[in-house]
Amino acid sequence: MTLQTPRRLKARTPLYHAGDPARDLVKLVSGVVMVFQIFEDGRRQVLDIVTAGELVHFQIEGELDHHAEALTDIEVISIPVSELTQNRAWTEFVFDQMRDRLDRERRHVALLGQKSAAERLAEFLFLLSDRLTTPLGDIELPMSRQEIADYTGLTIETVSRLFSRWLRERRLVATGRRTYRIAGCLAA
Amino acid sequence: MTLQTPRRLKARTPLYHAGDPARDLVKLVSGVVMVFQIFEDGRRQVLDIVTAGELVHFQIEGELDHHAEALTDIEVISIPVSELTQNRAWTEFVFDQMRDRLDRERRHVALLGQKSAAERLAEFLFLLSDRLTTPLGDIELPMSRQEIADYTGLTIETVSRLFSRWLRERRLVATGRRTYRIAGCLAA
DNA sequence: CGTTCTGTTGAATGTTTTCAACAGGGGTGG
DNA sequence: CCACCCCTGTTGAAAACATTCAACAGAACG
Repeated sequence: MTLQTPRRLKARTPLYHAGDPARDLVKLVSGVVMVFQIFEDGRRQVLDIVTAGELVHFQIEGELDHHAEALTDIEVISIPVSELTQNRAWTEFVFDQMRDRLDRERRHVALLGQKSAAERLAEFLFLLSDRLTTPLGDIELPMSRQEIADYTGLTIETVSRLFSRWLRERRLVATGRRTYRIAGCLAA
Repeated sequence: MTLQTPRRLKARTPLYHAGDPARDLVKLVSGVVMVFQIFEDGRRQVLDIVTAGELVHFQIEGELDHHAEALTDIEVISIPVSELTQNRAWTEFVFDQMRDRLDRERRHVALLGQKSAAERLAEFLFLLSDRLTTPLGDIELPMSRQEIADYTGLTIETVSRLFSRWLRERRLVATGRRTYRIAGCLAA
C-alpha cells in the first residue's frame, strides 16, 4: 500500500475518456464519479456511480472503453499494476471491488429490463441512498436530470414529471439544493 | 490445475438456485448455461449466457444470489477457493473472466437502457453470434421466445413479431430447428 | 441585468404492451 | 400408429405507457 499524495480534480471535469490508454487502476479517495458510455448517435448511457474508497475501472491493458467524470470535487490515487500482482492485500481488494461492481451492474440490468419508469427511478434513488447519504441521512444527488435520465434509460421529461409528482405528493422531500429525503412509498 | 472428471447435467436442468451456499467456483467445460434472477412478483431477468470455458459465477462466500440452468447438455467442474488464492494462473484466469463478464453486463445495460425493441433483439443476436456459432457459422439459439424476451426486457409477443418480420423479409434465415443465419440489416 | 442553460409542464404522437384467439409441434397414452 | 392434449409460438386489435414536440419558468452565470 504505497502512500502517495492524491490527484485532485474539480467538480464537472473529466477523469478520463474512452480511448485513453489503460495503465494503472484508479482509486477514488473522496468525492463522487460518474462512469458512462457515449454512442455514435450521441445517446449516452450512465453505467455507474462511484463513491469514495472504490475503484473506478478494472482495465489494465489496451484502451479504456468508457468515460469517467467527477460529479463533485474529487481526490484519486493511481495503483500501478505491479502492486496488484505482488501484494496479496491489493489482489483481494480488487477482487472484492469487481464483485461489488458486478453486483451493481446486475441490479442495473434488472432495473432497466423489468421495471416501469416509476419503478426505475425509485430503485435508482434507493440504490443511491446506500452510498450517497449526507450526515443527516438524506440523499445527496449531484446529478442533473439528464444524467438521471441517462442512468435510468428514460427521458429528461419523464424523470422531471416523476420528481414533480413525488414532491407534490410529499413522498419525496427536498431538504436542500440537491438533497432529498424519501418520505413515503415511491412505487406508484 | 487439478484434473477431475466433470459433472454432467442434462439440458433444461438447474445447475444451482439462488440461496444455495456459495462454495467453489464453477467452470463450464461444455454446453451453454443461462444465468438469471427471479423477482417476488414472478418477473424474470436473464442476466447472461455462459458458454464453454467460462466461469458461471464469482461468489465464494455467502449465498448465491441468482439461478443457473443448463440450456444444453453440459459438463462442469468445481474450482475450490484454495486453488484460487494459491495458484497464480487461476487468479489471472478469474480476473480475466470477471472482466469479460463486466464487459458483457455493461453492454447489456447499454442494450436495455438506450435501444428500441428492434435494436435490442438485433444486438442480442449479434452478441450471441460471437459465442454460439455452429461449425457452419450459424447462430445456435437454445433459448425459448420467453427466455429471449426476459433477456431483452421485452414481451414474448414483441420478440415473436420481430422474428416473424425479419424472417418474412429474409433478413434472417432459419437454417435449422433452432439455428439462424443473419442475412441482412436487422436495424429496422 | 440580460443571457443561457436547466428544469417543468401540457398536448399529441408513437411504440410496446396487454388481451385474446388461434396455429403448430412434440409427446403420451390408447 | 394415430388421436389427443398441452405447451410454445404467432397474429390481430385495443389499450397503456413513455416519448416527442413545444412553450415557458427559473436558476446560474457573466
